[in-house]
Amino acid sequence: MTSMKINTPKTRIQRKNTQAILDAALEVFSRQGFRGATLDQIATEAGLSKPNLLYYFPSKEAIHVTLLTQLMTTWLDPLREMDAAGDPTEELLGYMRRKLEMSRDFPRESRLFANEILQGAPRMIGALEGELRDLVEEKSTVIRGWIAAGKIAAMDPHHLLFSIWAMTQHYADFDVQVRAVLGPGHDPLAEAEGFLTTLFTKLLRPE
Amino acid sequence: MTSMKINTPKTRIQRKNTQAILDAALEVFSRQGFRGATLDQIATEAGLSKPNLLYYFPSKEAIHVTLLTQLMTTWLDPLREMDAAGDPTEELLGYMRRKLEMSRDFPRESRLFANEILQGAPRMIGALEGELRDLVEEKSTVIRGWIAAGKIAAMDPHHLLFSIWAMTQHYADFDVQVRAVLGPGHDPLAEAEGFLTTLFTKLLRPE
DNA sequence: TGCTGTTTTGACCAACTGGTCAAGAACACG
DNA sequence: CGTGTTCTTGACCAGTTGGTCAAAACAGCA
Repeated sequence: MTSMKINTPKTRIQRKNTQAILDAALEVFSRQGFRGATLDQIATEAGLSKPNLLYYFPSKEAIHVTLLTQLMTTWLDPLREMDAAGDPTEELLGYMRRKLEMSRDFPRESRLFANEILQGAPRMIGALEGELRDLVEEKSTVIRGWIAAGKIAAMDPHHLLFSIWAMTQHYADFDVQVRAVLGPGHDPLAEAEGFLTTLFTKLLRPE
Repeated sequence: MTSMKINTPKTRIQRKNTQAILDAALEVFSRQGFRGATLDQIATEAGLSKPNLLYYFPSKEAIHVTLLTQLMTTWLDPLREMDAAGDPTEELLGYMRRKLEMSRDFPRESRLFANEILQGAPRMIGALEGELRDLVEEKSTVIRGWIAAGKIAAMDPHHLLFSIWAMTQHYADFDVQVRAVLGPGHDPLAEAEGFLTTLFTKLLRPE
């Protein structure tokens, strides 16, 4: 019972390798999906041998689940930050911008999420019907309050949130298509910010 | 040289089985992506044996390419239909509605497309930079004309199209998430039509 | 009915997959 | 240093994968 270091379970080397593995796995899973990804690809990407991967994680699935769990938290943070006491339009536009920043800064996470949902969310359906649903319900109530107060135009809060998700994540998930259509010499995310600000401003404006 | 039936290369049975294979493959590829899908899954889904699949198609990749090629045509049709001579707002709303109908009627095709793009569009990048880009350029010119004529509000035509794609395809690709958030007793696509009609009406309205 | 071309399949293969294991290499620390 | 612990790896395994092939089953037609 002496010196149980439960709160310091990781050595330097463990932290470094665990991180390298998760980073490599994010890269591979986000492109290939769970089934399409192989431990060899992840190991190579991480600069480790395959048995070494399995020294740090018990299975391929464990790596995937770890990524998905981490993702769920950071994914919902921008919505959590939306403040019921703030200016409605600014809060919603701010949320949209934070989501757009995430598409710019964490496109792999966005693709990982998209891949999981496309496959029917086998490892995430619980979180979707739990955490996510609860948070959306909470924020929907806030939005309905703003509508009732005449601060923003009347609309279904669910579909308002869907539209923010769809449009911001599109620039991460469909990046290849966006760039193919625009051709070189464009900064899609920068252009999107202006466009989406206008779009949501018009949508939200009362009357 | 007698009786070269070049224009009737398929017997009844060939047509039936080829179709069953493509249908099964669409189901599997659209969920698992190219790498994640297996010939066994496709064969089982199609009610055929694996060697029998390979009697009709030379390889897994050939099935995938066939699906992608067919998809590209039907995928672009709704945009092609947009008429430069029609009423601008009605044309754009009509395009949005046709895309939404495709999300309702062909969700597997939508997911197949999404999967391909997520993976970096390895087998489609040519079509994106060719056909798609050309069509978008053509329609962008039309939209710019409508803007110049004061028929709709000023905005970047590219991002307008992106926003239509993002919001309509979201209801097919993220169907699981949408339903998890809304809970039972909803018809997401029906609700979306009303929401998106309002959204795009406000966005397009001049002034 | 028998014949010819089409369709179907069981058996098979080499490459790949996720995962194991025992033994060795590197490390921390007294 | 020595020694116990942590870390790494080559060799290996059973199951899966895309794909082949020869032979069998079948369809259509004379």
